[in-house]
Amino acid sequence: MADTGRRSREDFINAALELLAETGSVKALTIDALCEALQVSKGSFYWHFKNRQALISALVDAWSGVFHESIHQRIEQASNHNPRDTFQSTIQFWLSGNFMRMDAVMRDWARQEPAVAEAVARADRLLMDFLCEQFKALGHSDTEAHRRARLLIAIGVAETQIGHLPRAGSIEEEVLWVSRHLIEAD
Amino acid sequence: MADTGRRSREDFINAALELLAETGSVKALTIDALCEALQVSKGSFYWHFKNRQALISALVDAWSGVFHESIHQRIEQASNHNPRDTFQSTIQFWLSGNFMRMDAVMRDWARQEPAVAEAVARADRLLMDFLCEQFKALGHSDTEAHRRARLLIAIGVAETQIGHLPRAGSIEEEVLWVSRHLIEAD
DNA sequence: GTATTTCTATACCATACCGTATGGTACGGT
DNA sequence: ACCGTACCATACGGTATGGTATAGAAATAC
Repeated sequence: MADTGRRSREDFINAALELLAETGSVKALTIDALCEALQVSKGSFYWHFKNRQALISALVDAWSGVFHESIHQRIEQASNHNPRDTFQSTIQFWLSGNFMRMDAVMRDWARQEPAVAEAVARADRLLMDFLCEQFKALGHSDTEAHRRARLLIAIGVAETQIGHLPRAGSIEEEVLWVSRHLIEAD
Repeated sequence: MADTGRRSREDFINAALELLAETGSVKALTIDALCEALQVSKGSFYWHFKNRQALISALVDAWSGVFHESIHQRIEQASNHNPRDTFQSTIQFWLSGNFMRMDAVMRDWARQEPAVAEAVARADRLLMDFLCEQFKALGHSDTEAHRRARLLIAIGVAETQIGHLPRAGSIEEEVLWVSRHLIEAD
């Protein structure tokens, strides 16, 4: 950095992701705003990307990649540890992760852009399958595991929407409360 | 109808709400699109509303009014019946209501318009308090009631976001499953 | 050192949107 | 018959955005 003043395609992608996370709104992700953030003009953007849709695809791929990688890493890790531990850490990850902000943005976006909807659906499916396996490893039946996995995802997803609602105690206590109820077999 | 072709302020509000529910996107709610739907020109709109913000306020008030009224009606009803029944029906209402679609739109919107955010927060608080009371009436402690109320809201809110994820069994079965776990004291 | 490729700036165009100005219409009162 | 009020249509201005064209700078190959 601090040199040529030239930008790579990745620079645009990272800046765009950052912009999304900051503003929390897809609407704010305009070409002009992006170029402004990078201190370049539109000519630069249109050199690296065919059009706005191309940027969108790249962003979705990037987010999708990080998400999938994170889950796979967790799957890897799960095979070497006691289910209860990985589970606890997964809940922690899911309920207080940094993904959450981007998650909300992506879901918003998914309602307008089919490509985004597809990616979000795939990510959800992956996480769902993983959680399902975890619950089964804890001794739950198929349907019970399925329902608890879905419930856990719901809790995480909703947190971005109702974060303003007051909580009884700290978030750590709540995580404990949730995991206690979810892990225990009925 | 079938007469003068004149529209009232309410006509605009209703059409706008319908448009929101249909498209599921605030972005699609443009003055032009609204007038198109009503088969009138912008002159008509700007006769009834000072500007776009005025329409937004009216829409939020309308939605807010329906929501609050619905909750208060439910509170009324709750005092005359056994807690378990009102609770069951409330879960039903909350998890499979028609509010849900508009709920998602409003929450999207809330992220851009402070006025909407305010209204959504108020609505959430009202529902939260109501559910809290219900849980307490079922014999739960304060913190337990609080947490369960928050959890129930989370489930409802998330449903609009992860509706595509497959369910184990029918939604009725899932509602039963949820209410059984939530109602029972530990 | 020159040619080619890679990147950027500048100047545009098209479209979509909010908002205004202004002229017009339906209709009841007088 | 006239006027005033309530309502609507049309045309336009202003702005923000996506997108294009083109000249030129900067790196890189030869």
